[in-house]
Amino acid sequence: MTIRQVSEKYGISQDTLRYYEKMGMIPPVTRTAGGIRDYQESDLGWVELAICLRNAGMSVEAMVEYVRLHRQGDSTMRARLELLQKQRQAIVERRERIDHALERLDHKIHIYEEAVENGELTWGQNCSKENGGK
Amino acid sequence: MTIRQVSEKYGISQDTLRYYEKMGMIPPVTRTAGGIRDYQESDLGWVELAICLRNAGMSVEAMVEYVRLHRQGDSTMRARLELLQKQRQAIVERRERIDHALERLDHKIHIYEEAVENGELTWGQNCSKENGGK
DNA sequence: CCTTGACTTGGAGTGGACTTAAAGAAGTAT
DNA sequence: ATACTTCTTTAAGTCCACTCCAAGTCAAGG
Repeated sequence: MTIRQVSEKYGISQDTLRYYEKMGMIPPVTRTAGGIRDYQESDLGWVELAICLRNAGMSVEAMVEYVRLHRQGDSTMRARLELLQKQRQAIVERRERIDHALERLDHKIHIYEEAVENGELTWGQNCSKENGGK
Repeated sequence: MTIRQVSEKYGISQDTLRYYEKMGMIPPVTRTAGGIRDYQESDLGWVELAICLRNAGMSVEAMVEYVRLHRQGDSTMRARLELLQKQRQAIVERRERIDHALERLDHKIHIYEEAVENGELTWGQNCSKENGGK
């Protein structure tokens, strides 16, 4: 699979794919005799993982470290496990913050919906209180 | 409340608080006669809202727009409601991506835990398959 | 052989969100 | 009053994660 096809498959730019590889976020991609990237299944697996974890806000740096350990073989398994657990924790915290914001936003939206329905004017003095929830 | 106290209360730097205000992410903060920031309850409400929504990944730009509308009064209520709904949607999508990554991460962690328990070596050939679990 | 177009590289540029620096004014302790 | 701390401002700097560019290479069609 060419870089163009991979780029289209995952909706990510070719530049970004090259960037991921250059940084070491994924191991070196398989090449043709002429040196052109020819993504194999395993390469795609890494690309998918990278996209997935980046989507969750994991840093490039952490991914690079994970790949570095991975390439050093079985002896780094424990270290990799710890890295993943730590990242998991960070992601869980991110989700908690998102949930918190969503609750707040939903509350606000609810108030606005009522206000808009009731003629947009029944709110006046409350307006200054803004963000009163909780 | 001084900027220092607010900074400590929310674990955010004084610089960031001034930055938020300068950008218009929060309305102008109350000042003393000498021009020094003296945060009132309502100012704190805005700060909290800003921190909360930034934590969820909402952009500075969107918050600025919201505040801008808010300061224009009741006539912008519908526009604000739409803005909030749109942001809500974006945040929900962010959470979905996070959930997806968490599932994947948990699967991976599970595999690593087993491998580490079983003596760190029972994995060998599987290693190349990496990320196989959908 | 020559052109076209997709690929290669290294390196510079961009955008968002802070963060730091520099210079000066105001409130507080002695 | 003098010194110290904490505030003020504007402007420049930093960090991250891309994103774009210039110059060059390679395979296929005419």
